[in-house]
Amino acid sequence: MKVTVDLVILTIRDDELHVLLIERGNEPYRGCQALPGGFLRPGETLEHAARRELEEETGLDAALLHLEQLRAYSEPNRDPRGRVITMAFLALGPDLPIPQAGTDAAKAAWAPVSSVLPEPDLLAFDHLTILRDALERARSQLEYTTVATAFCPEPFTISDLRKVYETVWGLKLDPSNFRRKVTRADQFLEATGERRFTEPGRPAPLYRRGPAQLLHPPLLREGHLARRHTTTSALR
Amino acid sequence: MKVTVDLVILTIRDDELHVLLIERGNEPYRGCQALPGGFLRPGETLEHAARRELEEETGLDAALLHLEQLRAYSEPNRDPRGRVITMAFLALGPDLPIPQAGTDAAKAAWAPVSSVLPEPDLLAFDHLTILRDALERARSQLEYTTVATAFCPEPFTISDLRKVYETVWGLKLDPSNFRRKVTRADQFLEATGERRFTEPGRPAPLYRRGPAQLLHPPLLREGHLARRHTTTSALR
DNA sequence: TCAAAAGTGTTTCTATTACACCCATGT
DNA sequence: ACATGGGTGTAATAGAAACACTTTTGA
Repeated sequence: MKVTVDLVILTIRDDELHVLLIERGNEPYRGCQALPGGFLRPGETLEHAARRELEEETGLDAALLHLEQLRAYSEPNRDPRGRVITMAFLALGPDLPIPQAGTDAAKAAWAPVSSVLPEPDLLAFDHLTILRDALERARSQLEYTTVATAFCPEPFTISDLRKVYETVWGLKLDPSNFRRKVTRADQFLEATGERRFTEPGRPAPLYRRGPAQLLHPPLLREGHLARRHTTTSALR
Repeated sequence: MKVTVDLVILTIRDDELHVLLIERGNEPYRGCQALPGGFLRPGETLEHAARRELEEETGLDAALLHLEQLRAYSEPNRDPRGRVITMAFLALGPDLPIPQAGTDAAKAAWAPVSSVLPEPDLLAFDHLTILRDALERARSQLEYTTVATAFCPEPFTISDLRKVYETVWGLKLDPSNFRRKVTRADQFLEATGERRFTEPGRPAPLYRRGPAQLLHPPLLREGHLARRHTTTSALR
């Protein structure tokens, strides 16, 4: 039984969600776009393999990214080479430049999620399914956990953080209400005492991530829809 | 690389959370208690293996249980036989009798979770860790999804459902507020029109599971409100 | 008639939303 | 001065919590 790890690495560039894709150099799906990943090696955990592949294939420093298990995909025919099950990981990080040196990393690049999702045959294997599942996970993680800060290089402003939520959820949030919620949430943010001076406008205080992992109370999306007792289409 | 599935099968008996354990007949950990599980076979998905092992080892009908991936455990030394990674599943179901016939199912039995958790060496492998993770998952799943109904044989009353929440969360909930929340949640419950007549007390309407998978709004635990001791009429 | 369980009403409190308005800065 | 983004105040609304009270049944 062969086991691989695959990574959905998300970041935000130019106020748009991007996923890191590589161009496959080998069969099957040679020349096709795919999620970075590779085979699990004898002595390592899945998490270790995920970090190793991340660094090997993209040149990014895995320590800077939030990494968590997404789920396993085990359809018997998902890989034409034979039986391969894969553990998919979700990785979130700031907009880091992709080192273009090295053989493995040569073809790694950020792609806007909005340009990938509508293309049913762009991605190799079942990677489109994995990407969709990862996006849904990321969206709901933002509600209940503090992972949104993983998208922001430190230090960051509350506006930076708000743009993360707006980009991942695809909606606009009220700046003043957003500010109140995240500053009230316990241990979510730590003020650095510094401020960021941008050209026009009042300078914004800078923050670091706080130690909290869970958001209390949660930051629920849905707000801008008239939530009457409508039979909203079942997501399933 | 060997791959197994392990199942944390939870149910509620006598207002207490129970987990299904088997007694291992083979080395390693012979005679020890363990989660049901087994090796993934060539042509099947992880989900299929989980359902198959569930039926083989416990004799339960997998169709009656809610089943979902929990996470993978891949520490290189977690199994003394060599490299084995396991996909843990969380299964929730009503209090079903365990068929005691058959060789595999011979040693399967429900164990109260409260008697398993304090015993660091009762369970084989890393199964105690898996159980703890599964409990935390189950507790948070109750907040945001409709899986609580998986514990109730249909049809069930709102009191039945409330006891599920009380048991899994380990706290008392106000019956009237609970009732309002679950009946207001869209597509959570469907009235059957029937009622259940118990000896004393007003008959309770019976419900089926509705089609909703997600709870809107969520049913948050955290108000650790101990309810008052007696019913109101007892004081007069 | 009483105990027990179901169900309703109501008050209090807190979170969310929408939006008006003030603050601090660069040009 | 004024445009621009940061930040506070507040009224309307919705939900959560606590609990008194009413309803419906079996014994």
